[in-house]
Parts: sequence; structure tokens; C-alpha cells
Amino acid sequence: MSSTCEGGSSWEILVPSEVQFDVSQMEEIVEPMALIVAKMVDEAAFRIICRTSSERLALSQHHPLLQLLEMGLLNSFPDHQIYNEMGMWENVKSLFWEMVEEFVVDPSSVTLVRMITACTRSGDLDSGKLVHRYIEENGFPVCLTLENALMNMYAKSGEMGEARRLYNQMSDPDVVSSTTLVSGYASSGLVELACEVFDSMPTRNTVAWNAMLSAYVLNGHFEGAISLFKEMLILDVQTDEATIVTILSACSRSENLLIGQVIHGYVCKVPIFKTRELLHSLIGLYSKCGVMEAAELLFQKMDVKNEVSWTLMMEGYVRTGRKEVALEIFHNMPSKDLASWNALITVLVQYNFFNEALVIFVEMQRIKVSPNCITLVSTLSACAGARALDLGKWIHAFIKRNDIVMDSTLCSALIDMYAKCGCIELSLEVFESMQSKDLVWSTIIGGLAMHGHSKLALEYFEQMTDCGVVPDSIAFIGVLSACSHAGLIEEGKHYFHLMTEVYGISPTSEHCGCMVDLFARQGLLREAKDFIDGIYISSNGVAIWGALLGACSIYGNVELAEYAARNLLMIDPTNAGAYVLLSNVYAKASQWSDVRKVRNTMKEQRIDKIPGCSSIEVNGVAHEFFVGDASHPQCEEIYMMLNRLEKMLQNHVINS
DNA sequence: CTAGGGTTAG
Repeated sequence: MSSTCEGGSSWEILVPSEVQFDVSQMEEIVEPMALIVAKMVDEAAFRIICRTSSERLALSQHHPLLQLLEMGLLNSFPDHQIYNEMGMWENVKSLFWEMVEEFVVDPSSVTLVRMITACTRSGDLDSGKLVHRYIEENGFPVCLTLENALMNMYAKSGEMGEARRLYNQMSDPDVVSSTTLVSGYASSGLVELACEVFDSMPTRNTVAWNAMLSAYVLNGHFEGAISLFKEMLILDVQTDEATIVTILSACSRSENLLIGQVIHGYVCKVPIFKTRELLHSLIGLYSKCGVMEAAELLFQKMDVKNEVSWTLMMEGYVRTGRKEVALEIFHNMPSKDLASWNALITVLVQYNFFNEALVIFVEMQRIKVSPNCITLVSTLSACAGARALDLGKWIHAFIKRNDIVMDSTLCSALIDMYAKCGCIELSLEVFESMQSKDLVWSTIIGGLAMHGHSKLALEYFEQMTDCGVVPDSIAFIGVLSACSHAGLIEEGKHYFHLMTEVYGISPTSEHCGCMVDLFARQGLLREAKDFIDGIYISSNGVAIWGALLGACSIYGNVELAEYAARNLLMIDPTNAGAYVLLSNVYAKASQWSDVRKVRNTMKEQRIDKIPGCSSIEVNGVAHEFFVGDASHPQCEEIYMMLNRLEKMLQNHVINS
């Protein structure tokens, strides 16, 4: 058995000294190189690699000398072959089995490492485990590199227990072993464990620091990432492109423009190569923070743009409200991939351009671009926002027809779409059909609350915790709004306490808005104000003051209404609703001069009351109705029906 | 030969 761990490669012997690795000579030496590769590889079976170009490519990825030639090699192949990475790994795997089973050659440790890497990259844990068992059964010695490769395979497949077991068995783990663990824990969401391993490392290189940085960023600990980066600078750790890309991603995701700009300055001063990826992360930062002038400047400077470059700019323009510019970029992009379509639909939905998002989806169908799960999730939330029930149902049917895997995000989007479109029964149907409900409880609770099924929403919440699922922030929004709609004061207080004290979730302005609404709707204005006084309200606290102001206008409390309106307008000076409600309170109290003052201020500030508008989709056609609107062709019938419904409701209230 | 990076997701 040839089973020793090879040290250096035998390239020096195999490569003729007259062969110069000059890029200009690439074409001429590709063929000889392929032959050398065949000779160098000690297994007979690998000779077949030289038969086709894609097989040659497969091997080239694993040889340092051929990697040098990669540019030239790749240039001689058509694009689709280069990017068919999956096919390449499949080639490596089938060659391996051919070698050990048909040619009965013992693989060297280098070959085993390549095989394990092929399994890891193609996400084929089953084959990997088979090879692992094959190694153990044949008693092949396992060198450090092979141990690391095996650990990495388990880590990448989320089997951190097995990865850790291998690590603990190692006699002499190195910086690669620990870094593999750090990034494995990071992708499993176990930042604390990643931290622990990182802290225990005797030596750390740039890759190790980058892995820890990325551990923070992947799990949303942007502040942690920023302070780790500072530590790198203080300790004078070498930074590289990957460091910058990672830290910039932390800045843009937390919209920390200031630190991002500092890093932009740093990049300009230190010798770091401004790769396209690095420029993308800078553009991404400015686009996310709405500084389109800076993004545009960098974008213009790029010599080679790709789909990502165009997509980042497009997103930025939607975010800054210039969606026409964004659409123009989109339509003029030299090439777009699925991610570009998804990015546009998603960002349009995020900024409430639901109908525009649906138009893009329809366009996508027309030119036959196949949507993926992400497309469908975003489009379903566009349907929810636009109340486009028919299209939502069509997507549901599309999912069934194409056997698309219903993962929890997709189910959640369906449940939410049906709930928002008024079909809570269909929401429940999707919910009940799921095997694992762990990640969709919050959505169904929110849907039930929205439909006024408060008691049921609370029952589902209890079921959720009975199943051992830990409720998240979203679940509590549903629960608290259910309490507020049903006037369940004590229950509301109980759940708020449960959320903050037992589950340690810090309340957002939405939770607080629900609480204020809970008290204020019942006329407990004092309690509502006390609640507000006890919390910190950030710049997105419009819902909190709005809830208080709304209740004040119902109960006619002038003093408190003024207080609420003042605070609301401090956050959002152009909030038309605040002015209207305030003037209603004054009118109720017959303070006509104050009513006039408010109206005049609105005129001076050019604040227009946005007319209330409802819309409904019937047979795929959206119908819009404004306040006092009489323009609909069936207006008379609609109002007759409305009156009948109103009478029915009044009778219902009297009877119950 | 093995470890780290960018756009899309309620």
C-alpha cells in the first residue's frame, strides 16, 4: 500500500527546465502541462483526466503549478464549462471510485484530500462519510491536512459534533484546524463557541482573524465585528481584502456609515488591492446608506462591472426613492442573473412598491426566467402588500406544480399572504399541513391577531411554547396586538412582562405601540402615558405616539393629545395624520381658534392630508376607493351593500 | 493538498 504522507511534490523533477511559465506561452504549454499532470499523479486512473478539457480543468484546480496557469487555461475554455463547478466535482468523485474499485490502486493522502474536498464542495456528505469509513477500514494513516479536510467536511455540513470529535482526537492541531472550527461554529450560529476556540488559539494569522470577524457578521453581531477589527489594527495584525470586505459588510448591514467611511479612507491609504469584490462592498455600503453620489463615483471608476455592480446601484436608487432610475438601470444592464431579478423585487417590496414588484415578476414569467424560492418569497410578500390574492394563489399552485420544496420561509410567506388577503382559513390550512412548524408560529399568530381572532392567537401562542419552541420578537407583536384588539389588559401586561423578563427580548417600538394601544383604546390614558414615560423611544416611535394621539382624539383629552402630537411631529414633522387628529381633538373641545391654527400650519408647511384609500382585487383586477369616492361604475350598489352590512353589524353588536 | 470574503430571504 502506498500510504505515506507525501512531503513536497515531485514537480521539480517532472517539469522540464526549458518550460517557462510565462502567460504569453500559455497556449503552447497547456498540452504538455496536461501530460505532466498525468505523470505526476501516482494513480493510473487519473490518466483519463487528460481526455477532455473539463477533466483537465478538474485537476487544474488542485495543482499549484496549474493554478498559476489558470488564467490562460480558463481563457481557452468556453464560459459554461468553467462555471460548471458541480460537474467538475462529480468528475473528481467518479474518477476516485473508478481508481479504487476498478483499478484497485491505493489512493495517496493527497488524493484522499482532493476527494474529501470534492465531497465538501459538492455538498455530498454521504460520499464523504463513505470515504471516511474507507480510510478507517483500510487503516490508511491520516496526516494533518487530511484531518483538517475531514473536519472541514463535517463543519460545512453542519455536523459540528463530529467536527469537534475529530479535533479533540488530533495530536497536533494547527491554525487551520482551529480556523475550520471557528467558521464551522459561525455558520451553525454558535458564536460563543467560535469565540472560545478563537481565544484559545496559540497563534493566529490573518485568515483566522477573518474567520472570527465573519463569525460576528454572519450572526448579526456587527458591533462585535467592529471592535474585533479595531483590535486587529491595535495589535498590528496584517489585514487583507477579505478583512475589508467582511468589515464593510458589517458596516453596511448595520448602516454604520461613519465607520464605513473610515474604512474607505483606510483602504485608500494601505496597500490593499482594490478588487472588484472590495469595490462592491464599498458601493454596497453607500447604496445601503443612501449616499448615491459616493456609490456612483466608485461605480464610474470600476473598469470591469458585473451583475452585482449594477444590482447594487439599482437597489440604492430604489432605497432613495428614485425607482425610475433603478428601473432604467435594470432594463439597461448588459446581463442580469436571477439574483438581479430577486434583488429588484425584494427591494421594491421593502420600500412598499408592491405593484411595481409584481410587474417585474410578471415580466420575469413572460421572458421565461425561472424563479427560485427567494423570488417566490419576495413576490408573495408583494402579493400580501398589494392584496393580490389571485396572483398569490397562482404562486401557491406554481409551487405545487413544480414540486418546489416548501421550506419554512416559503410557508411563512404563503401564510402571511393569505392572512393579509383576508383568507385566514387558507393560512391555517398551509400552517396545519407543515411537518415542522417551529419557524412559522409567529406568522400564524400575527395572522390570527390581524383577523381579530384574539383568543385563538393566544391559544396558538400557548401551543407554541408547549411544543418547546422559544417565541421570538415577532410572536410577541402578534400576541400583544391580539390583546390590544380584544381589550385584554391584564393578559397584555402579563405577556409584555413574559417577553422582557423571561425571554429577555428587548421591546421594539412595535411592541410598545401595541402596549400603548392596549391601554389607550380602553380609555386608560393615564396608564398609557405612564407606560411611555417608562421606556426609551427611538426615532421610529411614530406608532407609539400615534396610538396615544388616536386614543386622545376618541376620548377628547386635549392636553395629552398636544403632548403626543408634539412628540410625534418631532420625529416626523410632515406626518399629516398627527395634524388631522390634533385638529379633531380641538374641534371636539370646541377650541376653534386652535383648529384654525393647526389648519394654517398645515397649509404653511404644505402638508396635504393623504386621502384614505382602500383597494381590492376581484378576478385579477385591482379596484381602488378613496374617501368619499363616487367614481366607481358600481358605486350605487356598493354603497347599498355597505349600508346593509352596517345595519347587520349594529344588530350583531346589540344582540351580543 | 486543508481554513477566511461580495449581491438575493418574514
